[in-house]
Amino acid sequence: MRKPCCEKEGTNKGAWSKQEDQKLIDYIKAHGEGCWRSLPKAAGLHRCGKSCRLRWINYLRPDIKRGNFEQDEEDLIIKLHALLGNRWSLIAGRLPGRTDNEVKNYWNSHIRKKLIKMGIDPNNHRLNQIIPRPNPQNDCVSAAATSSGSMSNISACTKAPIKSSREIDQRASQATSVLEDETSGSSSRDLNLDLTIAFPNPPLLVGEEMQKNIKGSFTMAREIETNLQHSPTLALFR
DNA sequence: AAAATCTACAACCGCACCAGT
DNA sequence: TACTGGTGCGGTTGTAGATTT
Repeated sequence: MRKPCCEKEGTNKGAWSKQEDQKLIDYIKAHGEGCWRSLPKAAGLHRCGKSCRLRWINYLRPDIKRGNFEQDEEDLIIKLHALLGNRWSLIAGRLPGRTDNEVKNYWNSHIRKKLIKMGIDPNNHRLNQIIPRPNPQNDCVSAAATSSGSMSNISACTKAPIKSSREIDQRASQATSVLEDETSGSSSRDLNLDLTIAFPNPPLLVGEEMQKNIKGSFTMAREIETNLQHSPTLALFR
């Protein structure tokens, strides 16, 4: 039987106090990150190591960018989610100063609902059939789907108000895709995205490690190529 | 003004992965 | 090769504050 990551008894849970934050900051400033398991004891914190790590990474790290997401950040998140799915850490890696937790929360509380309102299934980035077909007076979907710009105009495009998040979820679960054939067929040929993957701060690699990394890049590129064939939201960024 | 409901986000939990033995 | 411990990740929960009824 595997030991739990930390002793449950005697450890604090829930919101962090100012004093706890300060202790953690002071300790990491003095000793650096690493060995989260032993850190709480060494820093005089009655917390689980995992909890300390999370607090540091998501909140206390000095390079964290707080505050609202910019429009371009939001666009990038949607774009990357269409390519990578729920790999929040990968997505956050492309947004300087943002954490995976923050990106995940923002997706769930803002972007997801926005996409649903537009009639786009946030899970697979496909258009849902419950949204009225394009017509001159209620043309949100077609406007978005054919736009050559970004997602910036999405909010102006919600003509039929949806009252609650519950309704949004309900609509999402009821909806089925109508464009599967289109997206897997001819329309996917129109996608012309730059698939270059830039790895942040690439380390100097030698020999085996470099080969491993290259192999990984190809795997990811292949995966992205597959996703592309099914993600109409990507067309929004052309 | 009070109660009910919703929203945003910090934090927790369990699992998977990886390196060391 | 199997096992173990440490760490990271994604899903989920809890809750304070805001908004609506």
